[in-house]
Order: sequence, then structure tokens, then C-alpha cells
Amino acid sequence: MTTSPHTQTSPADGAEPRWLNPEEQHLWRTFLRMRQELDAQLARQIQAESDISLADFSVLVVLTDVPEGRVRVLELARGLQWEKSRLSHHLARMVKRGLIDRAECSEDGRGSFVLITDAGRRSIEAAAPRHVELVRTLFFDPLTSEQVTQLTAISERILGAMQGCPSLDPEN
Amino acid sequence: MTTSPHTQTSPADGAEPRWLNPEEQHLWRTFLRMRQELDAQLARQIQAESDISLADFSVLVVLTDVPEGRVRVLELARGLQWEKSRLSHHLARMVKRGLIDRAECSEDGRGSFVLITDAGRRSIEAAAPRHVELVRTLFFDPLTSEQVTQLTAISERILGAMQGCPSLDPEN
DNA sequence: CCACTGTGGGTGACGTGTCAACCAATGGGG
DNA sequence: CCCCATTGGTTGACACGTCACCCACAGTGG
Repeated sequence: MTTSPHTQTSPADGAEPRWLNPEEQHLWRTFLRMRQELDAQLARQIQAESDISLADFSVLVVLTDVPEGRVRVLELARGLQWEKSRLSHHLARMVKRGLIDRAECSEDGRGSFVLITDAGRRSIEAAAPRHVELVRTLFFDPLTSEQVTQLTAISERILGAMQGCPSLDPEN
Repeated sequence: MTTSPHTQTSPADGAEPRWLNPEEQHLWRTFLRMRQELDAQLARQIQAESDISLADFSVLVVLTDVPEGRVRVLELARGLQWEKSRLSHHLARMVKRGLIDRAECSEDGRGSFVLITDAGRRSIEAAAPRHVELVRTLFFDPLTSEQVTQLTAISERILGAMQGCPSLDPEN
């Protein structure tokens, strides 16, 4: 659906593109749909059953993971692999909804701490169990333990291929 | 990063959640990052090297795939698995940018056709080769052919588990 | 002490996605 | 034939992401 030669153009630029063969085509389509369905379901569920979004959830997870529930913004950005701009916007919204709070950083005048509020802690504790349950139901339960092992290797391979990529990776 | 018992609460509601064990935890985190990195790269590349977005691309692919480059909106929605609202908004933007056009449907008074313009065809033909190339580089090249087979089975399994889900699936 | 570069972080504008509500045409049943 | 539920599709408000730009402070070199 995404990458076949429907258009029979021999590209004027460089080499012929290596179009996907039918099996590859099938995997790519299936993989995309799986990804899409999976986090649509996860997002909808957490949205519907609690007062936080999936994005809120992942921020709060990091905050509950560290002692004192207090992290530097940039560390958060690295942990989540989010652009700093996205994080900044999102944190602002979370502050507005009372899930987190900010504190100045004495060691570095430009730095800033984020800390989880009691309300934030309550929200994630309420959301987590049902979320894990759904991750199990949709993701782990359908797979054999062998497939879990295989998928781990596969994900690492693909991830590895992207880390050393000369590609577009603007400042985080 | 997303699903462990950082918070040692025995939930007051029903049964204990089945938290993820360390291997599962690792797979889940790796999988999420892989997904995220992968389409961030794909989106950035197509955005940077052509005048269309990844979403535009997938719409245009469907349109080049059918004879006469002309599809009913709902069929498009089913093909892409997009909510009709999202599709409607997106189509409006694409019309504004001259990538597609609309036509009335004589057989069904409320229906509407979408058709690809020459500019749209030129855009996707320009974008496709580099896009496929990147899909190969990031996704297929790192995998052995055995892993391709495994991943196909895995994706189908997970997708299958979601199809028959009693979950939240509002009108498309 | 002063430039100068780099880094931590925020802002505004704009494109995109979602939800809920809406509207018009359709296709049955009575 | 008319009523009415369904279907195809749009709209508006709002949450979210991204890009480009900005600003304050930090850490150098001279």
C-alpha cells in the first residue's frame, strides 16, 4: 500500500529504486497497520478510562521512576526521546492540569526541574494497572515466548540501524 | 519504562495486575522506541525532500492504485483505516494544496469522489523512490529473510488479536 | 574583565488528529 | 407515501507536534 511501482516511471534521477517484492509489501502493510491499531487502542483506552493521555502517562512513568519524583527537563527529553520543544509544550499543559509542577535549578541558572504532584501520582496509579493489562492482552498474549525473543532481536536490529544513520537528526 | 510497579500499591480494585517481567519490559521499551524512531525518520525524510507529508503520501498511494485515480471517500477511509473525520480534514487540506480534487457522486447524493490531480501525481512520483529506499535501509536491510518471515507472523498475530477485540471502536 | 560560542529551555505559528455534534440523502417498513 | 433510523460526509473546538526562532545563562579564550 505504500511502496510499489503503481507508476511505471523509470526515474530520471540516479539508480532504479529497489521496489518491494510481494512478501515485503505484505509485511510492510501489515506492520504499519499493526502499529497503528495498537497505539490507537492503547491511547483510546487510557484516554477513556482515566484523566490522562498516553503521553501524560509516559511522562509520569519517568517521574515515578526516580527518587524524589524530580527530574531535569533535558533528562526527561532524553529518556522519552522527545524533542525539547514538544516536551516543553506538553509540560506546560500538564502543569495547567495539575499533574506536575516546576522548580528552579540552583546548580544551573537556566535549568529547570519537573516534579510530580500528588494528583499526578494518583492519576498514574489509577491508570497503570488497566494499561498494563491491555498491553498484555494486545501485545504479549498473542505471542509465543519464542516470538517474544525474536521480536526483541528484530526491534534491536532495526533500532541499531537507525542510531548510526547519517540522517536528519536536529538538536533534541 | 511504561509498565512496571514503581509504585507499590496493591490496587484496591479487582485482581493484581500482571506486571511485565524484565524481558517483557525490555521488549516493550525497545519496541516503542523502534516504532517511534522509525516513523520519525520516515516522516522527516519525506517532509524534507518533497512537498508532501507521509500522510499525503499514503492517500496518494491509494489514488494511484485504482483505475481512473478516483475513489469514494469512505472507501479511502477503510483502505487507510482512518477515522472519517480525520480523512475529511486531511482531504480538505490536500485540495487546498492542489494535490487532489473532488467530484460529486451521481449514484449516491451524499457521496463524494476524490481524484488525484496531475500535480498530485507528480508529487508522489517524485517522492516514492527515495521513500522506498529509506524503508529498505531502515527496515528491511537490517533483517535476515528469516526475520522477515517471523515478523510477518508476529504482526499478523497481534493484528488478529485486535480485530476481535470487544474494545472501543466508534464509527469510522 | 570581556567577547563569543554553546547549551537549557521557552514561544508562536501553523499543520495535524480527535471528539462530538451536525446535516443531507438514503432506504426500508408501516 | 411518509416516517425514521442509517449512512456518507462535514464542521468546530480543542489537544497535540514540529519548525524556526528567541533568550538567558554557562563556560571558555583572550
